[in-house]
Amino acid sequence: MSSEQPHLGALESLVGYRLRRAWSAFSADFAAAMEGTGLRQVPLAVLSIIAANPGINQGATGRALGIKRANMVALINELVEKQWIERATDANDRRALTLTLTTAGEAVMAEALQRIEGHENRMLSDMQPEERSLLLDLLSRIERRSPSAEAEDLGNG
Amino acid sequence: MSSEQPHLGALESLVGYRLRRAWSAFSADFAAAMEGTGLRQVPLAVLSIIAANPGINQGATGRALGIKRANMVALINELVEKQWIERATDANDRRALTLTLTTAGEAVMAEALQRIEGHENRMLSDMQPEERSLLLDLLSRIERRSPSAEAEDLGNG
DNA sequence: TATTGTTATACTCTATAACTATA
DNA sequence: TATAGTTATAGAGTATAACAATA
Repeated sequence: MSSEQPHLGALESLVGYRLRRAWSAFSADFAAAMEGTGLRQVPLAVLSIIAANPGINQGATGRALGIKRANMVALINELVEKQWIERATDANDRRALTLTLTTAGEAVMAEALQRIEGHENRMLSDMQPEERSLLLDLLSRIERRSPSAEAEDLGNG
Repeated sequence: MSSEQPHLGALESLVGYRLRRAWSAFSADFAAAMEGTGLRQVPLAVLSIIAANPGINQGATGRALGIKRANMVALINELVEKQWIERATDANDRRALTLTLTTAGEAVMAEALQRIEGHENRMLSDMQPEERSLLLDLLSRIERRSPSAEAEDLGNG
């Protein structure tokens, strides 16, 4: 019965479909690689932004990652509760919260990055270094085509 | 203030991060492109599998796409209700359901594929044809690294 | 009047477990 | 005993709207 490895039809050559499957495979392996750290994809991305931009505020962090303001709250609460970041009111704008990594936050980032290195090497093990950096470049070029995330409070003109 | 385009830190060179962002951009544009058709990503993929394998059964369809049995039910119900597919009990195995596109299903597929062509051209408009097919190839090679989906009923050995 | 962060809430997607009917 | 499909349900993740405090 040929139906057990069925044809993909139109999906076969769609970049969107391949992107979805690749993303799904990456996600699953990422989650497995992070087991025991208490980190998930989005919180790790948030930590990475804060680590690279100490004192950045909550809104700018979310905007950098396409995360809506409303969804940042629980995310930041979680990281504060785990004592991986510190949150303080910005002296120059008392509405805003500035974020910085704690020492524990730096440690968990270091541990995560080590695991992620293994994870990416595993997922990309059949690629030459040049293929890998080409993939990175091609993917980066797609991002710019997205309609900027937070159109939230704007009229839908 | 340099914080308005903050550094990405470790994310910068992670394929997983770029994959996520590219995927997210693709998803948003896909949804916009499908507006009015009533089609979403997964239902379209299901239609594509059925179109390419007339009479395939529900389980095999799901397995081809990494969709769990339990989640196939509502998905197939939706496509049947929209009269895009027909569902019949398999004469050779009365537990199984065989699926085929209706004429309306073929029409909606044709319409969707036309829109998707525009969508993919838009998302990949800054790529040369060779870059585009290279991207497709690199993405396809990632999929194989995924731990096969349905480990559902098996012991976790 | 606009912006930062907050709360409450809803919707989609995916996951698990327990069931039935057939094999 | 195993497999195809089903039901019910829970958990992420992400979306919208309305609000308070500050600018």
